[in-house]
Amino acid sequence: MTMVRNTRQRQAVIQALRETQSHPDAAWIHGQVRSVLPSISLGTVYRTLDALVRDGVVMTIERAGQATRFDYKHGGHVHYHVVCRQCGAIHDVSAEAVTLPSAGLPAGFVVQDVRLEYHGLCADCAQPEEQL
Amino acid sequence: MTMVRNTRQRQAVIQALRETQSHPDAAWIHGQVRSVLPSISLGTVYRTLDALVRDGVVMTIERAGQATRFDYKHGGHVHYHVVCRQCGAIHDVSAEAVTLPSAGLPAGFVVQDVRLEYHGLCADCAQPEEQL
DNA sequence: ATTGTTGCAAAAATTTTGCATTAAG
DNA sequence: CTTAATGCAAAATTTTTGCAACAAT
Repeated sequence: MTMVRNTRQRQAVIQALRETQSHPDAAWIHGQVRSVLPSISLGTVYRTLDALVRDGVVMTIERAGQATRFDYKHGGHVHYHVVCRQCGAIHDVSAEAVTLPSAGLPAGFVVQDVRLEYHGLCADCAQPEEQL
Repeated sequence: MTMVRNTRQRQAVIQALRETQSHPDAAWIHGQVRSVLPSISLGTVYRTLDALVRDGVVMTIERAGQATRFDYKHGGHVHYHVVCRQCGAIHDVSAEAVTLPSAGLPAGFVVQDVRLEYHGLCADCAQPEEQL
């Protein structure tokens, strides 16, 4: 019987995620946690984050060539993401009004996570090219 | 005035994408295109795919640590993706019934691409652990 | 002619992994 | 005690880039 151990590393990673409003990447989390556990390794941060994602308490925003961003599901609140392709800024969008189709999925597929992402340019990055 | 040149490399990459029903990665596309243009480099495939994504004619499914998968928008048909976390299989889901919220986005954000992804386990990978 | 593209190869970056050691339960 | 989890460092992968040569317009 496999049991998850409540290590200090795990606690610290979870706390770091809980404390931030941003959507940090593994390196940022590592930096934060280091102030509490100076010897924690980046590998452990990655392994812990993987576990949290599998447990469904953390969401990810994944972009090729960019570090994965992690997002703690505060209170299990369902929400989606707005991602700026230029600067990488990520904003949350509450999911109140969204009704996603549950039909049309392949037979037998077990949904573990639904992601709705709007990719584009944030207000700052979209501003018309000032006269160059 | 920047103009896109219709190179043979670009044509070949587009054709490879059009011909497949799968959601190939850059390496697969490179392999395909090589049968027509033996000397095309993987770098060029990546650059071409980037351009096609920017042009909005190709969608991507991006996963950390996994090669990005590319999907040609045949006839501009809007659809979403079902992704198996285990085996990486990707299925399309038509978007007919979906009504996505256009409100709630940050002011001034310019949406270029909307992604709806269902992540989980496909029927094969989800089958209950046979008695081990 | 111009200059956007290519091929090559090296580099950058992110994420994963093997293994001996540590520590949670 | 047991064995899941850690730290370290190396490895594996994917993606990006600099630059001289090439080719589309």
